[in-house]
Amino acid sequence: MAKRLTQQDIARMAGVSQATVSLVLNNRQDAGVRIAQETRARVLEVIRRTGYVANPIARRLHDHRNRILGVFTYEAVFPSTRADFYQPFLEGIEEQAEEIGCDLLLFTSAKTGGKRRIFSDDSRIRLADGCVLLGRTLDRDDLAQLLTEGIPFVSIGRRDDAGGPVPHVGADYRAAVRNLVDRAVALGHRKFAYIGAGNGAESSADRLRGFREAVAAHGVDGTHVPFAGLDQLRDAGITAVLTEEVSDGAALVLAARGRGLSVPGDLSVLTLGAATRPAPEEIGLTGFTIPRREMGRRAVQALTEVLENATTPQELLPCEFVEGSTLGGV
Amino acid sequence: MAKRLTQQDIARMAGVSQATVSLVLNNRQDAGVRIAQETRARVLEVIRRTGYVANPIARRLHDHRNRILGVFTYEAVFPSTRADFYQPFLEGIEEQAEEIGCDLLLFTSAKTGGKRRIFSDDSRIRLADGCVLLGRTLDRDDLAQLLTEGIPFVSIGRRDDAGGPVPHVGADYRAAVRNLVDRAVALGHRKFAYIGAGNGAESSADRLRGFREAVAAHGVDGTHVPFAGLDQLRDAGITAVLTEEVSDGAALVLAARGRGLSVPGDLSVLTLGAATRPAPEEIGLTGFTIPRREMGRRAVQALTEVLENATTPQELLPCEFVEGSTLGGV
DNA sequence: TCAAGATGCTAATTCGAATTATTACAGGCT
DNA sequence: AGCCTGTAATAATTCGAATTAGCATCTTGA
Repeated sequence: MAKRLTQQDIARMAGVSQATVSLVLNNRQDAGVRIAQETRARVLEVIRRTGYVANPIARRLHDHRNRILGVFTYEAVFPSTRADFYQPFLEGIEEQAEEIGCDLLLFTSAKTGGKRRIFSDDSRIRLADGCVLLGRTLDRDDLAQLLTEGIPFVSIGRRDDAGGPVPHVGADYRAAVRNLVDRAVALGHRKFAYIGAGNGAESSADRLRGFREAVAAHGVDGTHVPFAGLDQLRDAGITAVLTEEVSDGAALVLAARGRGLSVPGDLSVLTLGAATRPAPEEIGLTGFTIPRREMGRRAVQALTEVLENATTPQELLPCEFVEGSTLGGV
Repeated sequence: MAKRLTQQDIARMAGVSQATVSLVLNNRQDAGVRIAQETRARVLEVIRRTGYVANPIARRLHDHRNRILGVFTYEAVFPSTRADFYQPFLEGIEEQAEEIGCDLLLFTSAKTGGKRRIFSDDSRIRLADGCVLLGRTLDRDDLAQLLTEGIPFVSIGRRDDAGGPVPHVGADYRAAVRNLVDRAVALGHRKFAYIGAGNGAESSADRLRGFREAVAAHGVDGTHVPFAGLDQLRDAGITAVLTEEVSDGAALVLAARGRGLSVPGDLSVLTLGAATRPAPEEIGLTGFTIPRREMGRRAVQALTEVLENATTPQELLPCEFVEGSTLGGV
């Protein structure tokens, strides 16, 4: 393998010192730094000819900034089983990274005992200027360590504090769920059920919280169950069901129609956008969409702010209501 | 943000030298390196107490490997319109990269006038230890420059020489197409047509070449046309059609059946696996599959060989025959 | 008792780039 | 000549860890 070129090599070729090459490369014009036009041109010509680029490792050892943004996921991002979930986020991330002229470093390597970890014995997280974290849940210890070590990062998805506020760009599930309940109440619904975990990941907790707030505000009846069969719901007199999982909502609609019930005539089904499993499209569930692509874009922008101003941005993007055909009047 | 501890700090605390800390940390026992048990324990205790971990950047500077593999595509990889094409390759790439402990650098920044280029005024291609190139076609000048500059890379897809042999991992389209013709001849077919560009990208040329070799070897009739209507084919007495594009094959089957013809009774349709446009799945075309995922894996392995032994690997992986239901006897 | 050998540790150097302090030199002025 | 002022470039240092050569000190054995 041809040895990688160094500034020393470039310097030799251009007949100058390594320091001069560095100064030309970084286009330094500050007071106290002067390079003759002719010399500058000569060095640039050698750089152009050789295609030299500074070794990011060495560069980063000395100061900061590689124009490399890291993307960390606990799982492989490409496998098609995960494609539906990661894809839109990554689209946004790539788009924005392209815009600000940064390359993306996908951390695929930091494994300990078969599982990906942010911090392993030889974590490369610091190779990047900063890092976007992607995944439904993030290890709290990892988050805490990121904070204490002062590694610039932004989480996609809201995160609770982990020994300090966690910079994030999330979706405003609370408002989105409240909006669904508001609409249903306006249509005459008075007895609601929320089906889903409602805990664990912040995204689940936020949805449930939005649900509870909304039913409380309207003074209507709302229960939460992890799972529920059709009979159970009917027996309880429930007229509107909200399911965390898209596929659960779809299954419910199919089950109801299979029994000769009308949706939304006899039962309204609303879904809360967490499509971790593929679901049939043709049902046209009423609910909301998660602005995944936009979240990816904003996360990169937020990371830029972190890097430039050492801030701790926290932002929730609005979800868009999806009309669908499974919400009706009572 | 608390300043990060260095080995120097640890050394001071333990009352030893920085070198000793490094030796203890790396558990060096080689000949010529001896650390007393007592000293070793003292250093380890300080390390444990402080939670010190070596700065990976500094560590990397020392050996000449960044453990970063580049992935270059002329287009964004994530957008869903391209997902079908890139996805399987990337799966394989990610998988193998994970295996050998390398991170992936996606070049999203190298744009000149809106288009991605490998070499721009400020090419970052050398950020990676080596690079995998992905795309149906690659700019020949870019390839030539990669070769002359001695940048370690592997192309996914066979490539003609570009001022020298181009390292690549491709699919053996020639053999795959020959195999299809062989099977058709065995079933009694004597008049063939090849529909598709048959030039431009190597992948197209290879298919056509395989076709020509096969018909020549069997002494049967084979014509090549970029496009052809059903009538044209029937008039010429053709009984077996090979289409480069999957969607062309599907269209042909539908057209034939629309006219009351039987496929494969009256006409056999074979497709050559280049699915650049989405095609209906339900037809069950006979043809072959391209081992995309495996190509991705092998490309990374090949790149490893390039990096370690400065070789120029060239490899064609076999395509797998797909039985389908559109090939029959005459 | 003293050379030979083992033991335990450290000084110094390296990696590649960025930065600061400093030198070298030309030209203008007294 | 002697002195100052710009200008242009370089030597030297820094970042943090890894490595190697080598310096003390302590044992042995004859």
